This record gives sequence, C-alpha cells and structure tokens, in this order.
Amino acid sequence: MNAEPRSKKTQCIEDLRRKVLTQILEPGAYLDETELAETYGISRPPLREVLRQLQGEGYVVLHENRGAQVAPMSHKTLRNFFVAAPMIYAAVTRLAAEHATPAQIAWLKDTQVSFRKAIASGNASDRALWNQRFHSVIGEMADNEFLMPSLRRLLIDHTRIGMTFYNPRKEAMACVSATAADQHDTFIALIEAGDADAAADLAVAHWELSRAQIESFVTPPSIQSPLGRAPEAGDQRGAA
Amino acid sequence: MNAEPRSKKTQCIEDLRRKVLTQILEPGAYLDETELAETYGISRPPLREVLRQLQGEGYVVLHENRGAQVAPMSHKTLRNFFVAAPMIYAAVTRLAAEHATPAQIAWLKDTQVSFRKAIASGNASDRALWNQRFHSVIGEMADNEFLMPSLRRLLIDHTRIGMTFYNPRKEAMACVSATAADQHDTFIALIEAGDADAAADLAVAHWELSRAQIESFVTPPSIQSPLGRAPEAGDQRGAA
DNA sequence: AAAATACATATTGTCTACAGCAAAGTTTTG
DNA sequence: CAAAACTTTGCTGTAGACAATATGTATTTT
Repeated sequence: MNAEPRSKKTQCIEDLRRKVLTQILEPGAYLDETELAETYGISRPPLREVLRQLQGEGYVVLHENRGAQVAPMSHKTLRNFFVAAPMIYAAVTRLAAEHATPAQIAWLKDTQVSFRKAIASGNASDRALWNQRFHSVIGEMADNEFLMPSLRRLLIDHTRIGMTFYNPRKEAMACVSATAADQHDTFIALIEAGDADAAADLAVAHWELSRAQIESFVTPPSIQSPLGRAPEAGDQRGAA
Repeated sequence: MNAEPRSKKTQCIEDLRRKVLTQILEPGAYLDETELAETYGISRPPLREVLRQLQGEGYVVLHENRGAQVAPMSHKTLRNFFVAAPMIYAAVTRLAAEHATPAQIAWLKDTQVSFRKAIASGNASDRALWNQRFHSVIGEMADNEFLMPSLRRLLIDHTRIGMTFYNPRKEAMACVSATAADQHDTFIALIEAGDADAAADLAVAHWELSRAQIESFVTPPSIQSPLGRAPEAGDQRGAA
C-alpha cells in the first residue's frame, strides 16, 4: 500500500462518511458549511465540492439555498431497502465469486480479521464500519460499475440501521455477530473457490440474518396485532 | 408545470448531461474547466460543483489534478451492462407497476407522445433522449432510492450505446423503433393496470429487443453466419 | 546522439470577499 | 390584540485572484 499523504479534502470526505455511517451525524441533520469548513481547515468552495460528491454517493441531500442534510431515513426507506437489498446483494456476490482477483481476496481476508477484532472489542461503530468495508470489498470484486452505485447506497443505510439497533451487551446480539462473522469466512472460502451459486445463496442467507434482526426491532414482539400503532420515526431535526 | 427560471448552473448541468448522452461529448473526452465556465457564463467554483455532481450521477469521471473526463466506455463496460441491465430493468418495472401514481402515468403518456414524434422526425438525438426520459419516468414510479442509482447509470450508457448505433435511415432500424414504441404503449397499459408480473416480463422482452440490436453491431454478421455479407456496421471507435 | 534534468506553460486547486436569498424578529396598522 | 408588511440577520451562492501541480519542451550532460 502506498502511503500517499491524503489531502485535507480527502480526510474531510472520509471523516464525514464515517460520521454519517456511525450516526455521529444523525439522519436528517442539517450541516453548516462554514462550521464544517473551519473544522476541516479548508475554505467553503472545496467543502461545497465535498458535499456535492457526498450527495452523489448518497450520504447527504442538498437543498438549493437551504443547505445540506444528512440523508434522512423514513419508514419508506426501510421498506425500499428490504425490496432492493436481497436482489443486489445476491447479484453482486455471485459476480464477486466469478471475478475476484487474488489481491482482492487477500484484502477481503484482512478486512475480516479487523471485523472480528471489532466484534471482540464490543465497539459498535468499528463493527459497523468493518462490516461495511467487508461488503464494499465484495462489491469491488464484482467489478460492475452498474451495480456498484446501488450497492453503495444500500450499504450506507444498512450500516446506519445496524448502528441504530446494535448493542454488544445483549446476548442475542453476540450470537448474531458470531454467526455473521462465520458467514463472512464462508464468503471468503466460496469466493476463493469461485463457487458463484453457493456464494449467491450465502448472500441471501446472510441477508436473512440481518433482516430478521432488523425486523425484531422494527416490529416489537408485543405489538404484532393490527391495533398496535407503529412507533414514529422521530422528528427530522438534526443535531445542533 | 411551474416555469421557475432555471439558474445558469442548472442549465449547465442539464446541457452537459444532454451532450454526454448524445455523444456530442464523446466517451473519454477531457473537459476544460475554464472553457466550460466561460461557455455557461459562470465562474469555475460553481462549475467544479457541477462536475462533482455529474460524477456522482455517472456522467463524468474526475481525476485529481488532472481534470474531468466524460465517462469512458470500454469492452468491459458493455459486458457489465449486459449483466446488470435485465435484472435492474425488470425489478424497476415491476415496482413501477405496483406504485405508479395517476400523475406519473399522465407524465409517462406525455413522454411517449414526444418519443413517437422524435422517431417520426428521424432525429437520433431526440429519439434517444425521449427514450431515456421514458425509462427515467418508470424509474421515478418505482420510487426506490436504492435501485435508482443503478438505473440512472444504466440509462446513461444505454442511451450512449443507442446513439452510437442508431441510424434512422436504415430499414431495420425503423422496424426496431416501431416495435420499441409499441412496447412503450404496452408498458403504459400494464403499469396503469397494475400488472406487475406482465410489466416485468415486458421489461425483459424490451431489453431483449435492444440487446439483439446492440449485439448485431458488436458481433459482425460474418461471424454470425459464415456465408453472410461483409459487415457494414462501421467500426467501434469511441472517443477521438 | 540519447537520456536526464531543469524550466516554462497551462490547467487544476484554493482562498478571500462580496452578493443574494430565506427565515426570524420587529414594527406598524386594521 | 391580531395580522401583515418590513427590517434584520445569518446562511448559501458566486466571482475574481492567487497558489500548486502536472505536462511538454528545451537544454545540458554523459
């Protein structure tokens, strides 16, 4: 790896991405250009370029003359996510198994090591970020510029949703994390073996694990009757 | 429709999109910031924002310290396109049939009228742009922010590929256009009827029509049928 | 003569200052 | 007292000037 000194602008982009993914910047939060520019030691024009790029990646939404907002998440977001995720994940994983290079496989293994460390540490953010990285690498392996945009978009909200619900102190969580990590190892093995069918199946299974966990929070066990009103998503006002 | 006066910046974005789609700006072409800024009567900082946004949409690629380039198209691009297109098109069309609103259906019908006019006029660019618009509207109907990014990406290259090969003076072309336009009418009917299964099937059929046309150019006839005439499709050259 | 280096030029990247728009607060009027 | 119009304030949007980087060319050295 070349250790090229990342510019302030690059650091800014990466840090904002991280803060959105970990919900340090909450969905719907409004961003102040001047404040951010000062924070990252750059002036407003390049910062505005950063925001435009992050909009393209799906991290923020820009409103003309009214500033930038961290991409909101609504009930509809979750519904659409459930529709798109299994299809894209399966397709991308299949392609990854077909096209992965040895260098990419090594990279995936390294990422998996970090993922397991993050689980052990109990740090929810690290766990979420390394999980996101793991699946991003699989996306890179698929090497399809037409599927990558949707995959990126899915991983952003998948990570944020995971951050919302994850709590390493719960027993059930530890169990889910262990299962997820084992599935990651299987991903690596199947991709390395070039077994596209099995990899695609595993992607669906991996998704089902995540889906079940999400649904257990979205639909509380006590309220499954038609009378129960779904909890509101909370107001859109952001962090100060 | 409200006739809000579009800003110079918005005009710039729309014009650049149009020029990329119609190959007035060829794939791989390099763009000069200063020149573009003067052309659209704005200064470089906002123009750079425009380029960053267009990168996010997949129209251009930015190279650090080395300027912007119209998104290139390679052999791999075509291969990846063939993999992703049928899946995304089918999924989006299915969702469109499930979620389309009356206003959107009216919008789609208007677009179809313009599409038929463009075919009749024999203007390749107008035909391509209205076809792109038609399928973008179907994308809007699907109302899924996770599939839209990939759909947009596909439509860009689908439009550019279409522009490359389309020639309204060829008999076969006119036939394909007529079939495509008829399929569009069927799209409208099926979406209006909410027939998701049939709509998804039609999306695949519509794709097959386009695929066959593209392949007839990419694969020279002499290879398809050894006794056939020499290819007259012209070379595959992309950028200058 | 060929290769490497230094320079010149053109283009990208950035900053400061100003202009424009929107929302909130204040005043005025029915 | 309420409602509407105006003013004020703070942010976003833009322009022009400057700095840094890359590329092409010319020169020098081996």
